[in-house]
Amino acid sequence: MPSHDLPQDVSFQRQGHTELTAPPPLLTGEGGCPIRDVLDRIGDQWSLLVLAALEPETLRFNTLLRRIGDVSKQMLSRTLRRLEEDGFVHRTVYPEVPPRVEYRLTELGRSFLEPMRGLVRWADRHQAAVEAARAAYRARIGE
Amino acid sequence: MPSHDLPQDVSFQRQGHTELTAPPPLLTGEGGCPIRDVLDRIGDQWSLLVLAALEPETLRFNTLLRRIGDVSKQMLSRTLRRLEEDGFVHRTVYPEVPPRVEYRLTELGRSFLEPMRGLVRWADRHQAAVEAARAAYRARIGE
DNA sequence: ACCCTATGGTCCACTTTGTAGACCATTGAG
DNA sequence: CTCAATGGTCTACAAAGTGGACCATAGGGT
Repeated sequence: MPSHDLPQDVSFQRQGHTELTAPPPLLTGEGGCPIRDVLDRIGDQWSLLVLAALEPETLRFNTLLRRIGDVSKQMLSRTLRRLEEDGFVHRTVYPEVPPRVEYRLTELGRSFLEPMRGLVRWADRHQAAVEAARAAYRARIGE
Repeated sequence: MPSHDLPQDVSFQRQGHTELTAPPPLLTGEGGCPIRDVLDRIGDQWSLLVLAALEPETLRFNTLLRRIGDVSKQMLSRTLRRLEEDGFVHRTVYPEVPPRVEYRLTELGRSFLEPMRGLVRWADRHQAAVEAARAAYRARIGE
């Protein structure tokens, strides 16, 4: 049990209310929480990776499997079906033998990747800061 | 299916370096896959919700628990520790009885929520399209 | 004096979720 | 005649998450 911080500056921590210019509420209590909406769609382990993989090119099932590398067939299958269901991905079956199935992004799926770039840019820019925070944490507690 | 001379795609894999394969436009990062970086940090079920809950105000453990609603104590605890470790959240313990522990966003954590707003805006704007896609899917297949 | 509540967690048994690998039908290549 | 390759599904098994009990302590009510 790590003993974290002690109270440093109590008076400083008391926050008033955010009554005036309340920034856009990300977490809404009752009906339709936007963050939940996003999470329900792409909050699992694989959806984002699949979308990212399909971004530059249409891919077949097994290629996708190998491209991502550490996803199981079952999960890839399930993920693709959900993405198709939600309209992010289009599935084309060619009735050949052996079967050929191609997955490509829809316009909706493609449009989703746009705001994603913001997050990626963030990760890129703040990677060092996160590393530093981890090191500080280890020094403070893990050690 | 072990080592084969298959076209080994390493570009999306964990620590893979993307020097050989042409890096997909989404992956502008130079070393490691930025999408994985993001996912490793906030790709779980609860991190985003916790960050969103802490966005307007500092909160105590049990308040956070109730505010989110459907998270278990264990997962909230684990999530908070990871967020603290990564420098998204600051934890302050007041040695009172009963104990008081407050969680607040750091600057890093707050900066992260900014690109998140892009995603939320997307979800808001395309919610109808997703619903339509679902309906179409059900009509086509679920029948 | 005695209960009840409240704190921030951890621990345990149980359930849900994900994984690895076998399996399917089919065809072309060797 | 065997073997690989296709897109999946199915089935054991392993990993992750859940709900509730539990802890030490103090204050309030009766």
